[in-house]
Parts: sequence; structure tokens; C-alpha cells
Amino acid sequence: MPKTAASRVPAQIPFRSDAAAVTIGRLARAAEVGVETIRYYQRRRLLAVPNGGAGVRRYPIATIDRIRFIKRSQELGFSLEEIRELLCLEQGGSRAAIRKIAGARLISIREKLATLQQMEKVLSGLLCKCENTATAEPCPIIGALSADRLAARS
Amino acid sequence: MPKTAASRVPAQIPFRSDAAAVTIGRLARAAEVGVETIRYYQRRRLLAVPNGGAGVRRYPIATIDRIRFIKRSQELGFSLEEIRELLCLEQGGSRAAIRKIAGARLISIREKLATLQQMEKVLSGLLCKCENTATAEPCPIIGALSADRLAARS
DNA sequence: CTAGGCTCCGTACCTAGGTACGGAGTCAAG
DNA sequence: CTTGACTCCGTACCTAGGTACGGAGCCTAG
Repeated sequence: MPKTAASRVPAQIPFRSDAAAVTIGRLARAAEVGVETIRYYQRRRLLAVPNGGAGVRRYPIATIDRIRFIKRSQELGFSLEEIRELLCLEQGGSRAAIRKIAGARLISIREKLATLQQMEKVLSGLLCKCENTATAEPCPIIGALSADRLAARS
Repeated sequence: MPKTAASRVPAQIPFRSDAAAVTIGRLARAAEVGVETIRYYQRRRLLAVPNGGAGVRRYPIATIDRIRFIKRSQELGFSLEEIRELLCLEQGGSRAAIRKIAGARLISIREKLATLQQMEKVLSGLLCKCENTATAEPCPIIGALSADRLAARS
């Protein structure tokens, strides 16, 4: 059996074991993020720095869930600042405040969608036109980009 | 009549007038970008630095069109690096090379669209569920973010 | 006891697309 | 000739979300 990270886990946490706590490296592996990422989240105040000021810090295992919460929130498009607010509201949460953050994010997602859909429409139209134009002709894509304004319709 | 930028235009460019040329400030106002943006495009090699090494540079008025080309290309999602390539291909262009750049950009736009559409679906579903849940219940949005994985269906 | 692995901490670096600043030079009008 | 606007040039800064580095301290197995 190789000396992996998992096999090096001691049977009991040696000293000052406040209800199952791990070092930052172990936490990072468990949550599948980098150690630097955890420190970064601490600087951004998404994660607390454990109270003990001296020596190696110990993190409660619940921190793993907190990091996973962050990652899942990012998948929905939330910024770290928004996630910080969501984490504040998580306990005893004001449902209205949570809906407000999520609603704002939804609006911005829809705005980005509209922008991208417009880009997609124009660009696919231009590509199509370029493919159906004689090789001797000037490129319709370059032509459109050189024109006074981009045409939305092919 | 106020002493605007336009009114300060001399009737004739005073000296070394190579077929109508302007200073960077005038160019920036004409193309509706900042002076710093033009310098930035020079550093990124999207715009040439005029040949004369000494004193104040003069830019051919065709540079205005070049800057507008850049701006319109950005509206279609092209990066500055891609735009630099498009500008190289603009003259005597290989149509196939242009299509290749545009096609790659179209693919990445469609990928972003798919990601955003997924986000939109999940988030709008969660918001809807949150609005239709009793106030006493725990927030379904927080619940979903705390769950093992985000549900794609409401 | 020593080697190694890990942690702590600050700082710098990365992408992308700029924006801001400051000192020195230039240029044209009054 | 002076003043004020502009230009040149390098460098630093910004957002967002991290990643990388390096020296010093800690901790544990052998």
C-alpha cells in the first residue's frame, strides 16, 4: 500500500482535538481545492481562520461542506462576494435577502445570455455567408467588421 | 462658439502632412476611445506606431476605421489577440484562415451559451421553488447549494 | 536527532482589457 | 515669452479568482 495522503491519517488526532479537526492540507484534499485557494477564501472572508494564533491551525470538518457550498454556488454563477453574503444568510437566513441575491444573479445571467445569443446569431450568419460566397469575392466577415455597424440579420 | 476640440482643428495640418494625419488625442476622440486605449492597442500590436521617432506622432485618418474594426470585432466576442490576426488577414486575406478564427470563436460562444442556459434553468427553478415554499421552511436555494450536487430539475 | 513533509505568511504573478499617474517635452495662441 | 493644452513614456493599478514562490517554523516517523 503506497504512502498516500489517506493512509497517513492518524487513527486519532494527536492533541487539542476539538471535535474532529484537520490541517489545511487535508482539508484542501478533502474538498478538492488547493491550499492556496482556502487561504484565498480566508482573505476574502468566506472562511474563518481558526482561533488558535500559534502553530498549525486545525479546521473543523464542517469546513469541507462550506467549501463545497462555495464551489456549487460558483457553478450557478455567483461571485465570491455574493457567496460570502449567502454564507452569512445561511444560518437563520432571511429568505427574502437570499432571493434578492439570487434574483439579481439571474437577471445578470439573462443579460449575458441575450448578449451571447446576439453574438451567436450575427457570427453564425456571417460564417454561413462566408462559406457560400465565391472565393474570389472579398470576405463577408471582414466586410461586416469594416462596415459602419454590424448587421443583426444575414 | 466654444473652443471645442473640433474648432481647434487647423485649416491645414502645419508640417509633415502625409495625406491628412492627426494626433493621438484627436484620433481617440474621433474613434470614441481613450488615448490610453490606443497606446494599449499599440503595445498589443493591433495598431502601428507611426514611423517618426521624434516629437508628436501623426496618425493617418484610416486608423479611425481600424479602431472601429477592433470595437466591432469585440462586440462579436473576439479577443484582442484574435482581432490582431483578423487585422493581419484583412488585406489579401486567406478566407479560410478568417473562417477558422470565426469558427473557433463561434464554438466558444456556443459553449458559454450552454453553460449560461444551464445556470439559468437551475437558478430560475430554485427561485421559483423558493417563492412557492412556506416561510417557515428552510430556504430551498440554500438547501440546493448545501446538497451533494446541484439538481438540474426543479 | 534528523530528514522530510507540512504549515504559515507575505508577496508577486497570471489573464484580459484596459485606466491612471507623473515628469518631461512639444506646440500653438495670445 | 509665457501659458495651457497636449503628447510621450514607463510604470502602477484595477477586477476576479486564483496560482506560485520562498523563507521560516512546526511536527512526526524512523
